[in-house]
Amino acid sequence: MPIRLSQLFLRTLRDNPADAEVASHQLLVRAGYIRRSAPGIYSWLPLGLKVLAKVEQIVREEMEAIGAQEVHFPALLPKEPYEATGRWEDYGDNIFRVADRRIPKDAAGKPEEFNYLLAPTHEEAFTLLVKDLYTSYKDLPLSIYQIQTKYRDEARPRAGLLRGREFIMKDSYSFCLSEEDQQAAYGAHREAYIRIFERMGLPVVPVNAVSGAMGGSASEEFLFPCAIGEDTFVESDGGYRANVEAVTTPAPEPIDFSGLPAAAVHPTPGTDTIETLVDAANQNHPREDRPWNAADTLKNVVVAVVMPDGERRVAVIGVPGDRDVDLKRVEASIGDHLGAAGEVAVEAAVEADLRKNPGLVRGYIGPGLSLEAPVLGEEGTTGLTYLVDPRVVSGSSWITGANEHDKHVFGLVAGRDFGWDGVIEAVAVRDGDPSPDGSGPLHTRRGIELGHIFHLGKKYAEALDLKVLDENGKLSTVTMGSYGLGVTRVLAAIAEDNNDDRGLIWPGTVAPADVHLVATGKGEEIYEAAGTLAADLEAQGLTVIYDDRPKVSPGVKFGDAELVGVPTIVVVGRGLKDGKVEVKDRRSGEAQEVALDAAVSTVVERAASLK
RNA sequence: CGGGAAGUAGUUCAGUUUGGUAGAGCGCUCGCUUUGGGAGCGAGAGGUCGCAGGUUCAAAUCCUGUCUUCCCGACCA
Repeated sequence: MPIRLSQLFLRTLRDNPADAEVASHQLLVRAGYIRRSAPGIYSWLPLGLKVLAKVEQIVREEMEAIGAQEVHFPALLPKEPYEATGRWEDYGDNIFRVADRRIPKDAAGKPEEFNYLLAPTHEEAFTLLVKDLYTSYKDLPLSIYQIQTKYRDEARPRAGLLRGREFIMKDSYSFCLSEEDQQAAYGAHREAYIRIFERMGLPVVPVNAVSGAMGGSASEEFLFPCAIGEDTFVESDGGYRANVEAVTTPAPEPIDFSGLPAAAVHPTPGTDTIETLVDAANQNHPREDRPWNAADTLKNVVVAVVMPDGERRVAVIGVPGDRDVDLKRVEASIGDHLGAAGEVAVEAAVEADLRKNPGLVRGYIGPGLSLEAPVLGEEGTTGLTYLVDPRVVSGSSWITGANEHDKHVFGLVAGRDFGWDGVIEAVAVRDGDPSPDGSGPLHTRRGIELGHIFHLGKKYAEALDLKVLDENGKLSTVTMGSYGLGVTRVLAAIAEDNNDDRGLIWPGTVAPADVHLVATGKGEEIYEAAGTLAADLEAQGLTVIYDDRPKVSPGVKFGDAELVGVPTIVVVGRGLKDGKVEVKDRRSGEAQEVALDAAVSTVVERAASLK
């Protein structure tokens, strides 16, 4: 049956809602697809559900095509498995925690603790189900998935469906015994994702990523490039792409330092910033070939690292003076250098951190004047772990602090005069930095993360003891992959990518209907002809939204059709007396007059070409 | 959690500076007219001005507190 606008639960809005900023949010609300229920939480109206079903169907088809099987878990889960994997803690305030009636209440009526959660993602549940049912290598490999509502208590939900606290996600998980099988499952998902986004007409790009709180080794994000995106990634002309957090810096070749002059300490009064230091260097110690600049200095940044057990440790990171340290990148890898047993938090050092380490002279910190007398580093007088940027290669020569107030050392050579405890990716990536694979300079872009695929390895299987008997009859731990895809976020991204000043313009593959049929004009015969046309189109397998509203002026009907965004608009009106109807392309606005008896075939053909 | 803005009708907003009858557009209801680009006329329904205190003869308006929402940042598969 056609969807009759006279009956449809729909109210389009002329004004943008006051709380909506981005196009997808404004239009999805205005066109009657969704309504806000609470911050970051949305209700779905009939038109919205139609599109949601289309998006889910495409995802299902591509998941089934790679042999994944659909299951469904509760959104409400007991906390124990999440405690076993550490994520009850790791997720912190980002999960909704729930107490059931068994939990005693305190005097104020508040539960003493929480024993359930609204799941932010389901690795634990899937792992336990497989453990429950499978015990043999013969059962593997296995890929299973669900399309399910997820909950995250985001600190700041925003942009409508793009970043909500309740959202729908497709999550799949692969279980394999061999690394090869796991690679194959990962590759299959990667290909499936590319097909999914192609079918939806979204120009999504896979980029190298870091795995964050999920754990595991390698991962890739599928980003939709878009100005309002929250993720920054880099791209080279040669095709390298990575999230800024995951970019690696190509280390320059070591330099032969045999001919370099010895380092010299100079007084540099009042130069506790890179800028004043560079000025002073050019003023008092100019070099012949070119002026000093910030990149000639070695900036030693003090950071505080909160270890998994709560211990606060201080470390120093040496980076070229023209670079900014990105604490998030530091956080991603510094734990390994410090031997941390889990996630660490990194923050800029505060006054108290410096006071505890009197060897650090603020503004004049340096690694020490010779290899025999190191100041920074675990072997140095401060004993503080000293990590350096990859650009600090053996033989590179620096101006840096002399660990005395108002003094710097010039020509301090890495590897000759100072050493370090490790190399770390610590600085923010900039436009123009070289690509690690040599494919040209990097450009930064913004994007929205629509999917993320992970090699999880054995983290979850080990924590929850998922083992099967292998071919030799021995228990062997299963290797896993996990693959998320934000269904509601994808829908919003499509809306974000397909609209104009009149409204939405859905791709044919996800539109709420194939045709939006507008009847306008006086006279019974118009509505009779339109009603018949709607039925004929449906008989050909198309879905039709039929605007049969009487007493609604043509302008309103055309406006609503354009706002709702079905790709093909058919108008039955004044042309009918000549036996003609109009077929309009929503995207281009182009219209053609078609004989009434040719309308069905024209529209069927058009709809097929849009799939 | 820091910074900013805003809470008045279903919705988008004015009114707050300078205290004095609760307003407009859109939407909604009824009647008549109108039907190819958000129609016209007439008659209506609809608000504890976020909440709580205070000042005042009188508070949407001034003061204090509080809650909420949105934006930027921090944070975030």
